[in-house]
Amino acid sequence: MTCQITDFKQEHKKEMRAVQDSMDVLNGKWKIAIISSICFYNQRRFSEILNDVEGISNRMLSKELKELEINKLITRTVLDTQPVTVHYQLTEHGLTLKTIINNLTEWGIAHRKKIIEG
Amino acid sequence: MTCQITDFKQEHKKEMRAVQDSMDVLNGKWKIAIISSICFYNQRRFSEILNDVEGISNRMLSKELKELEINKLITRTVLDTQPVTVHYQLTEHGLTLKTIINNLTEWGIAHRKKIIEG
DNA sequence: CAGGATCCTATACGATACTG
DNA sequence: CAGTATCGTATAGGATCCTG
Repeated sequence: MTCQITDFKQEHKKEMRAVQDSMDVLNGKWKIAIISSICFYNQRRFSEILNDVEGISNRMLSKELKELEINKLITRTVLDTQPVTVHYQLTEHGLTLKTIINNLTEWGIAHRKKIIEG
Repeated sequence: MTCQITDFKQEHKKEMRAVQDSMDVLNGKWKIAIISSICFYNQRRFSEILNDVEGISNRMLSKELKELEINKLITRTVLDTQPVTVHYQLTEHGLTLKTIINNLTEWGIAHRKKIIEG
């Protein structure tokens, strides 16, 4: 025998946890922007991302990229050039964020309008 | 005369800015979770949100709610009860985040699986 | 109940300089 | 080029107590 109201609450608890799980991975000032940069260009180099993401320092970029790699959202490929070149790409799993990125892009534009127009 | 490559870059710059705009509004450890709480229940009281969002302090909840109100994502309604009751709801504009919330919920579940399974 | 005030700490982040 | 190391600051956030 199940309780409707209890099920309802349990469901929301699950949802709340899921949302927090997402945000734990995407936290910080730069994660989404970095992913976006790689996502928009499919493949991107360290210095290119550094340019795409306005205001980020190399220190932070380095740190965030590591975390994203640990979370299996991106891959890091060192090319045997002189000097070294490094490519970052989204993994298959990272690519599943594409929808969210696109939504955030659209929403950002809409929000800017909303705030400016008042 | 327009340059294809320049247009391409400009377009990405715009997208990058839009994404950052979104994240500026949704930054911090709790914003999305708070919005989710209100979103899932349509309408929610201070203490209820405090319970929904695991780990948040009343200080932060208060602060974040204010920012969300300033950004016109939620409305605050004081009910004339004893003691005072306050309802928070998403504005029409805030409701446009519903898609993103849902995506983040689904993604959070998928990500947890991915990380646990390895 | 819905917060505000105060105090405190951790850490996120920036700036700069350095290296293979 | 793609980072690492070091240092310093700001602020995000927690804990606790207080109030209309």
